[in-house]
Amino acid sequence: MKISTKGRYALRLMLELAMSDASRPVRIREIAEKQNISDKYLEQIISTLNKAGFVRSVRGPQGGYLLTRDPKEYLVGDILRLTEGSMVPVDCVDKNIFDCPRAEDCATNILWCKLDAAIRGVIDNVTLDDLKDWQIAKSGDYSI
Amino acid sequence: MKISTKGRYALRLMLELAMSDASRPVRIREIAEKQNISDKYLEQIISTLNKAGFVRSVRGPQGGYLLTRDPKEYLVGDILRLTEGSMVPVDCVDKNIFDCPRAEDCATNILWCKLDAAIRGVIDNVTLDDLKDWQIAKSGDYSI
DNA sequence: ATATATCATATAGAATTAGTAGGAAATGTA
DNA sequence: TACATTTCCTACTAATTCTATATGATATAT
Repeated sequence: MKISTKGRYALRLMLELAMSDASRPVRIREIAEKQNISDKYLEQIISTLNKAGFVRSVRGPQGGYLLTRDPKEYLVGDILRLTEGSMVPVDCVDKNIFDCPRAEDCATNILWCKLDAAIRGVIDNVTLDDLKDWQIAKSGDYSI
Repeated sequence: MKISTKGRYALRLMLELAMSDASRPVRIREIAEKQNISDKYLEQIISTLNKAGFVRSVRGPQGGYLLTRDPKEYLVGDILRLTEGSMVPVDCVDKNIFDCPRAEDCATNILWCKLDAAIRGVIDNVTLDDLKDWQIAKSGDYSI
């Protein structure tokens, strides 16, 4: 049960955007170098974020990507669900209960629902702005 | 981020054992039929549980498998960690912080630690006996 | 015009998942 | 002892997912 590189890179990508000057587009290659990630791979990932309206792109020289909302308005859970596809630990949690022939009579289903709730309790209560705060605290903001 | 069949089947397998008469070994084929799982695949899964001492086997006719402890003494988390390999959402949570060159300066690491704690909060606070209780409640124990 | 970006799509190697398959070894019972 | 039953062990495999790489088209600021 692992988060794939798509979700992890997407968060680091969005965090980079949140940390940069919001008035100037950031090039994907710049982020890729900073984060030591393949830029072509990052392109694919940000394409998903772009199509979903999480970022907007500016083409051509001095182009790049920009957040479309305030960092406070992004739930980490939304970014992860978009890039990972889903964040439920077991499909039967998501699906209609009638999809699983055992659902009505399956005790493990209760466990999976509890686990799902716990996961959502974290990822849907942390925003991109929280990540930004943590990042600032970690890098050490000694500027006063 | 999904739990694989190994972990899911292992729980259903252990639950079957917990639900049966503890004095009589249960054949793997019986469980496989009841749960509609390939018996050859279940064999592999229970082999892991056997080697770890979670169950004990009796060979030959009237043989099968038995729990080695009281259902209260099994954490769901232990069964999942054994069969899934690990239950941390991202490797850097598990590893020594020095293994990840970015760990010291990585805000997402804080998120993964929170997520890990939330997951453990569920799976390490539910026992096989809890699953059994839920199962009894679901199947409807009208015996009084 | 040209250089610089994003945008779109195709390809591919590696790893993981979810089993199958075949038989060896142990053991209770007739 | 012979036999049927059950676990035990190991190898193999098809399908899918993961993690990219590669190539070129398209838009745009200068």
